[in-house]
Amino acid sequence: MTDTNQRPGGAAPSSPDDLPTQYVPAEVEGTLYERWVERGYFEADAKSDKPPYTIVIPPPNVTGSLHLGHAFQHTLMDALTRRKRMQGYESLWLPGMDHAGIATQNKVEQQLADEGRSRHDLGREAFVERVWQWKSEYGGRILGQMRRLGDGVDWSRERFTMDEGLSRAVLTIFKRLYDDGLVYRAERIINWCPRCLTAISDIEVEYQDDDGELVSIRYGEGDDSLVVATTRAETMLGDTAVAVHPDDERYRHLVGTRIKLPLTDRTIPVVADAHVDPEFGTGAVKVTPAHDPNDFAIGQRHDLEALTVMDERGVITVHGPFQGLDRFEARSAIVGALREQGRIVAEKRPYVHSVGHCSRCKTTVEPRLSMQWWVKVGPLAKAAGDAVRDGRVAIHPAEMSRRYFDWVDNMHDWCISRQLWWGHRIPVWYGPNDEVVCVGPDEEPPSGEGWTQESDVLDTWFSSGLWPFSTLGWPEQTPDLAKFYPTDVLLTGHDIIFFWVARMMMFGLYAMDGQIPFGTIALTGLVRDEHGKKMSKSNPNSVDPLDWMDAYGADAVRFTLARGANPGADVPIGEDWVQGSRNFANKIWNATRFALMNGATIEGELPPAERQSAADRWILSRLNSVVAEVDAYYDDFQFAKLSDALFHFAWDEVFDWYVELSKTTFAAGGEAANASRRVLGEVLDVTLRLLHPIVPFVTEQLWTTLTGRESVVIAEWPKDSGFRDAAAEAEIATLQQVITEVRRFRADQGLQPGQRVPARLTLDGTPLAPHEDAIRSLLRLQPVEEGFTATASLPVAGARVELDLSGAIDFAAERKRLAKDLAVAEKEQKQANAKLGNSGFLAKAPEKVVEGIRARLATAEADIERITAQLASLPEA
RNA sequence: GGGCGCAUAGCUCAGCGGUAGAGCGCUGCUCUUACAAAGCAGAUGUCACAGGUUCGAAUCCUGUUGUGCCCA
Repeated sequence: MTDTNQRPGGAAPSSPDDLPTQYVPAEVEGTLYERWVERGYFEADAKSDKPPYTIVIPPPNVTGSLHLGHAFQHTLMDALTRRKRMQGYESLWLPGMDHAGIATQNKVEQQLADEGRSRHDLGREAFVERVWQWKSEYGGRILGQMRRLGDGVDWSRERFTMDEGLSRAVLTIFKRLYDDGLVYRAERIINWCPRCLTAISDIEVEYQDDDGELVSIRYGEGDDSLVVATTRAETMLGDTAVAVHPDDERYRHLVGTRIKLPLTDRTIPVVADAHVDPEFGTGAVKVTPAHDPNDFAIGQRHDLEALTVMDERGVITVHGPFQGLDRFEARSAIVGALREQGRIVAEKRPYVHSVGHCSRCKTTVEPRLSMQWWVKVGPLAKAAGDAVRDGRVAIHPAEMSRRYFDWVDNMHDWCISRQLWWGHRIPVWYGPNDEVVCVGPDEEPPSGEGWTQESDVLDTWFSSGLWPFSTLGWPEQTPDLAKFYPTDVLLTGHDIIFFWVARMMMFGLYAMDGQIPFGTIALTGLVRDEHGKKMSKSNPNSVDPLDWMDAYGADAVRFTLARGANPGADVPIGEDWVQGSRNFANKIWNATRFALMNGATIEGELPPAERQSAADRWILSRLNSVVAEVDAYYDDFQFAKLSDALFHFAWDEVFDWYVELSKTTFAAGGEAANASRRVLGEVLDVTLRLLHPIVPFVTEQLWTTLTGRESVVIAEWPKDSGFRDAAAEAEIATLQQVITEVRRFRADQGLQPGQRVPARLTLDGTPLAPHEDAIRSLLRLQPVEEGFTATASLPVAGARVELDLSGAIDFAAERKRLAKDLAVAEKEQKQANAKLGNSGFLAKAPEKVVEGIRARLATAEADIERITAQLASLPEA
């Protein structure tokens, strides 16, 4: 606990009277968050002596709003950075957004379309101005939502990929790559979106199985003809060859000849290419180098012409009857025309096959031959792979590494130019005599007649790839960069390995002279609904996390997500579960209220062990075990495990047992009560601190009230004191066993929970004598009086509880219960005997296991003896 | 077509060589002054199927079926 962590006068409630009987998140969350920000708890200091801990947020889109996937990952990143802050690190969680080139431009173009205008009416400069205006009005909705969630980010360091510093970083790296020969310009087949009118990268193409058609067409005449099959008949207008396998006897006579291309006046060559699969279809394929990547490759090998037959909107441009038709209209028109000519040999419809769609607008992607800028990824991807291979960067969970390697080791050159206006314009000028000049950030572009700048902009991920260091001030050598780079963890969904992770790795290693951008890549699964179905905006199962936060509080959403976070696995979430987490928050709330009402305190030293009760020693022993357990889980990104451990410790041990036992102690008063007040204060203090990174709001409210200190945000993270007390743990376990057994008897006998029953306790020979008051209180047992007659006698764990049920005992129920217990014990005995009678087991099983079985056998036999005696003592039915 | 993963209680998932677990749901009794958003007690599984390895398999291996994801 730091000395500075003192509450300023009257800033927070300080008495249990200020706590209502239910936790109402809406009443505290907003206030607490604003207070945290005002006090600067989340602002990192580059001049600090503390060791740094840094996470940069994977930048969300400026157009985006918070969905459950963000809420999930943010909860985990927040938990990591909050814990490290409490552990004494200079903890920085850096927020910001990317400019989302296509998505943002689409938004503004839509706005313009509503006004009956296009971006071309405005011109480039005015359009970009308009996008900035859009951003200031509508962009960044997610930032406000992050506050609702409680994200402890350093708002003073918020960055945007299009801001001045980051743009400078983009220009700097582009120039360096250009000078190193790692960016180049080339005409290639790229994925083109005929609606967005831009190139998109491979990973922006989503493949899905669509109903199409497979049409077999006869090319050529008579003996000199062959049949090709295609799903895209419209591209035949751009065919410049037919290819067959060189060893294919069926077509050998045609190789080297030219055949007639139907519907045109052209003839095309038949070429032999080993990449043709003779087994597939007819073994002959049409070749359209300008409209298919494989055909482009064939075209290169055989020096074929690449004939573009569509414009950028997918409209046929070839002179003739099909000119001006959209590509899909052209498809049916062309098939119709071929059918009339008797050239259709077969038609399969529907023919299900995989078709690429633009991830932004779902339009069918058109492979298109065009001039683009590329990053030569070879050496960059090699370095990115090696950094993981040689252990400098760890991937969690490790099983995901394979996917990372598969990607970086087989990466194609990266097309980075986009035919957009919103983005970083490529800093290349073309001169009147075909000069090409790349201009660095401090250089003057060439001026004069005939010089023009490249009109394309860079892929958004080009700038996102710089994020781990551009946000810290690079290319300037800033104090932030020195203090906080390399960052510690990049936490993101496994679906995003290719988008951010690989690019940040490549650029980080390249720009920072081989320094890794982050030490650990922590990959999460995807959030799904309560039936494991994928959530997406187009699905009705999509949930707005804000709705759940309104209904149950941010902590409830956070706890549910954290508790579902098994490494790498998908996280299902349903409203019932959020409700359950809300109930947990309320439980903590009320337990703390109870503690405050009974004078729990954190003031002063813990009472020495000899003045602690067994319950005190037991709960402190367990508390320290849990601290160690939680720490181990945190270090292994086991959020589900640590959340679950805290849930069960708090509820099942502290609230259900320690608090219940403390009621007896408090009622009795005296020194034991004082000791218990201090221990209860300690247990709650530590438990609240342990829970804080996951559920920051409720813990802040309760912890400040309990301790009278300033904030749990800046409290010290608990340390395992090393205290363990196995004897106390065993003693309380025995106590629990006795209480549970008698409660079960009461329930079997149909006694109402509150009904008082006279009972005689015989605790000799057990460690339970000091617990008699607690046992009587928890079991509603009255002292024996005149005329006490024990109608039931329960032996358990060496103790004996005799009850006077005034003859009302239900012997049949008791007999049934005992018979069932007996069957369990006998089964246990049988199994244990079978093992111990197996010589192979005795010879080969570890001693510890054999011991365990012997102990089980002993317990089972003792149970059998006890239960048999009990049964014998019951009167006949 | 290739690769990876998963099949455990009604649902969603842990466990991954030595007594089958959790949350929610379900059944019964309780408003016992921290909490009914709660308490107490209870029920529920040939751990997909078939082989194999082992003293011992939900757990390791092989195959089958079903299912999901990624890549082409």
